[in-house]
Amino acid sequence: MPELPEVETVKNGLARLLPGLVFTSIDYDWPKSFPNAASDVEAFLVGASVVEVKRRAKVLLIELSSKYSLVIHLKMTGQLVYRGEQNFGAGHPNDSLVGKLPDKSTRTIFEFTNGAKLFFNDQRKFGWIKLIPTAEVPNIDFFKKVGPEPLAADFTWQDLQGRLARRPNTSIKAAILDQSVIAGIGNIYADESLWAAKIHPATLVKNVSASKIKALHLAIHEVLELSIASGGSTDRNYVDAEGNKGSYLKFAKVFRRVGLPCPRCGTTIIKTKVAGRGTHICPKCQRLTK
DNA sequence: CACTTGACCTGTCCGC
DNA sequence: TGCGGACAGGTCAAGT
Repeated sequence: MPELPEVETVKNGLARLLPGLVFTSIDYDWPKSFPNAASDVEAFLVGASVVEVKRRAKVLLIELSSKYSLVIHLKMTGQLVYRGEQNFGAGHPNDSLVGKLPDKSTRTIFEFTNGAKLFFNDQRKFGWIKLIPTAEVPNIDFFKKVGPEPLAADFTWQDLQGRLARRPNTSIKAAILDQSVIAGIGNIYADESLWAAKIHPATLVKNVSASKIKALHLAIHEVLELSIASGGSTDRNYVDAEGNKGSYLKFAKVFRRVGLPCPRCGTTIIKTKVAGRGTHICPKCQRLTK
């Protein structure tokens, strides 16, 4: 589910809601979703307060006063939904969704001294939460190899070109989905960015010209920024930290638009498979060059 | 080594 | 309606 814009939106919500709150308890039913031992929870979570909420790539970081952090990956279907006085109560519009929690996909529940709760829901059980020392966060395997943030001011198109050059014989789509090349892009924004840059997703990286890479760099910026401004994409079950859906798919040009006209040339959008993933393209705008 | 394919899970949708 | 298979926004391990 969540790619960079969705995780950024969840982060922004949690950063408004959580700092200062103190954990009282945690409840979990699926060990893979929260692998820490109960002794870790007692020592480093219960009684600790939230200091700061951050995002790196598609990972959420909740820094605690205990010098430990909750490191969270939502993977395909993870949700992190807060329920407090702000968004819960008789007649509140969100009660239809937030009020039903916990539900059958709730894996972990965090409770705070003010009575608020944070629900980690994950239908497919791919996501995880780990409680680890804040100082060790940069050393986890994922962060050791993850690539740069695409929206960082100092991430230039030449940087993208240089990192793509490490994967010359794979498709451009597989390359930008590779989190060690560039962080945060998933299937939706890969398809949207490649359409905007007029690149066929199956084009081998070595056959993508410098001018196309420059266009792709710009496209990634524009697509991700529009999505963040829209609160992300809700295709199936993504919601933000207060249970609200994102509206980016209203602006999507190819993703989930099979059979509809390309907004640029009118050609019918088709769906194919590239890099093992469902892939949406305009067959006229995005030509496969050898 | 570079690259691709399965596995991890549950739920939904589509064709027979 | 029921049933089987394909598919779903991510990442690893294992395979070629």
